[in-house]
Amino acid sequence: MTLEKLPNMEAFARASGISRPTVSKYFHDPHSVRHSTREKIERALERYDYRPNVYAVNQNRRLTKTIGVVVPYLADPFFAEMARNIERRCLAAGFSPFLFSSHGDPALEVDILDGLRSLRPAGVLLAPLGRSSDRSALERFCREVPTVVFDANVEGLGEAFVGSDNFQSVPLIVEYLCRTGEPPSFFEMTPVNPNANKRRDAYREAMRRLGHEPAIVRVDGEGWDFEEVGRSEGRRAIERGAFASGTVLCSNDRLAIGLLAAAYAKGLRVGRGEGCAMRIAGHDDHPFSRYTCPALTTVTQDYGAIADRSVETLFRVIEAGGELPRRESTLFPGTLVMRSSA
Amino acid sequence: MTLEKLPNMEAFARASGISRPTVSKYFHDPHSVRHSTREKIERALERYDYRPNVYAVNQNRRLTKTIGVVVPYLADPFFAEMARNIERRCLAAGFSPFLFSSHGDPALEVDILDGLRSLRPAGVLLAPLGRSSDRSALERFCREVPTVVFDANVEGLGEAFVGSDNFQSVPLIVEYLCRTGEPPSFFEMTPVNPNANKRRDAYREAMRRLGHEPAIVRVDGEGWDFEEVGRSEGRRAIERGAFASGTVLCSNDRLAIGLLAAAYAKGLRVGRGEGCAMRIAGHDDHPFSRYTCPALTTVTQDYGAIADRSVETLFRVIEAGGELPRRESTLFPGTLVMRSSA
DNA sequence: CGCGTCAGTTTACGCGTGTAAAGTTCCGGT
DNA sequence: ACCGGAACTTTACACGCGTAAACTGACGCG
Repeated sequence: MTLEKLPNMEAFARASGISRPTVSKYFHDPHSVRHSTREKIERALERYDYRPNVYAVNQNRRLTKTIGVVVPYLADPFFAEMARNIERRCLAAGFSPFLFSSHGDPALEVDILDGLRSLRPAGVLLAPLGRSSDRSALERFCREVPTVVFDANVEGLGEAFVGSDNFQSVPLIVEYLCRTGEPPSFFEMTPVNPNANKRRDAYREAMRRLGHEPAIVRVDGEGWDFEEVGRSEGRRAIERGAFASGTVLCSNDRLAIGLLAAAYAKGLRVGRGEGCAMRIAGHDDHPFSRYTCPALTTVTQDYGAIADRSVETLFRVIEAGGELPRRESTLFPGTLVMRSSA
Repeated sequence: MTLEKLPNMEAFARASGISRPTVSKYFHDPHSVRHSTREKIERALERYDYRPNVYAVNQNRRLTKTIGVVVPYLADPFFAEMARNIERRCLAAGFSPFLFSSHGDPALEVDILDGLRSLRPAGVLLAPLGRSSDRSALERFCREVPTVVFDANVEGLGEAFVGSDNFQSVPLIVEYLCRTGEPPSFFEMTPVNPNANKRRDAYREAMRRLGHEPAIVRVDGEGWDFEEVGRSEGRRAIERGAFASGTVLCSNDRLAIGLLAAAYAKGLRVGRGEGCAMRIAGHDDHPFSRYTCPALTTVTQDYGAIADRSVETLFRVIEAGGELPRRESTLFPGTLVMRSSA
């Protein structure tokens, strides 16, 4: 049984016995019309196949019901998971989320923002590429579209930032590692965003506070292929004895996964038991980290909380007309996830 | 330096000294106007900030320049990688890709398709959820919107299907495993889509052809959390001695990653060398498979080729007015990826 | 010189909806 | 029964652009 398709609101209004302006009001907000007329419309909605034309609607609305979601790299399950949480919240609130990935490419990030701007979204949730982003382009965008930045902070950008508190989470795992064995070296690649820098600084502070000398191993690496960098450069670091101790804290889980592969290839047993040559820890509690061999000890980022708060903040911004009295910044604490790699 | 913003094409046409209809033609196809006028317009484009209103444009065009991309589960890097390739092609061809993930939820898949329908996209690339999809809803959608199905075939759905040839790829790895050691058992979970069924059948055929008795271990599992199923159910399968031999071919890499973790937890050494208790192989060459410990032996799916062909086919469908003389089906062969797990 | 052609012009209408204004009907409360 | 206001009606215009029709001017060509 296929319903009769109506071409426009005019026809649908006739079919439901209600005037077009009232039908228009109904679609804007079903509760804004009298109960009896609402029922008439919804009965017609069951008999006929009609949906308001998106383009005609948005042409006349000041602000649309669309929300842009921009992440730097969708092939990273961390962002995929984040996007999933965000989409869910938006849908629940009656908005249509549109998801975009910069795929690690700053030019694409700008293109996406340009395209997004012309969609006139009610708001945008942006996880910027970070260091390589075209800052002025982002700023221009944020001046026009209510934006909440998440994951990687760019100071002053957007109406608010939501992320995790590296200066809380990194010491957490540094202390754990020191308490249970040798103090860790810190393994990082050329930072792609401020988080990477903060984590290194947090590591250094934490080590000093505990009376240890920080030992940072930075390797070259471009792009977002972290696992590959972790493995190839990790292997070279192991071979040249770059790590001060057998314990290595990685800047993030993906790097740790690569280093784990390097250690395995070198025949080094990883873990905290007897006969283990290395301990490797990460940061983020990446969706795959629990399935590495050995399972990765790490620090969680509270995906759900970050997603929730980001969306909730964006809605507040939208309701406030696009601006907040002052830029907000929310940092969520991490919690230690002890598994068997360290 | 911020450019003066013009509100509509009228104003922009005045500013560039060209009539509005001609400017409209230019935006439709820059090469359709004389070289000299094109230069005038592009000079104005540099002096002023103007972009045609997306909604007004799409309201009047019969077919828009948007392409919908729907995948079943974006947190699976396989689909993320696929989406990346597809987006790139669409952008290069002047289309705007919009990406959606069903997140494993059939109801959401239908919602997405409903929303997509009202965007009147030029075409849609759909990787259906599979078994759990609401088939009649998908069919209704495909009748209205030119659609190319990829990854998981649903017979008769859409104008074309592009995927990989399980009946070529599975025998490839079955033969390899038999040639280099014990014949494999097949490890699968409750099939989520036709691919899973085909792989099992292909395994069975290949084994028989080689003169071995197929040994299929099917475990329960719902949803798309394959690694978790692979680990928890894999562990139980190992414990109850469900695998006929020490060699296990998994229905896909994600399941294999879980099984790898289970084997590790049980203290079973995996690989093809001396002292190894198990060989584990997968299927798909998942982006993370090269970083498992040991690195996973598997069969590639040619991501690039599948993405390319899908997009290319969709463009052909669009140019042909939305229909192909008859449904096309393209299957790409896989190639063996020998790593150290089997 | 006259002709056809091509690319641009002006003019005008249509798309489907939001929304304002003015008039009408409905409904609940005294 | 009456009254006031809410909710509906009709009417009309606006949004920004696609596009068709009819016209203009420049150009090359036989």
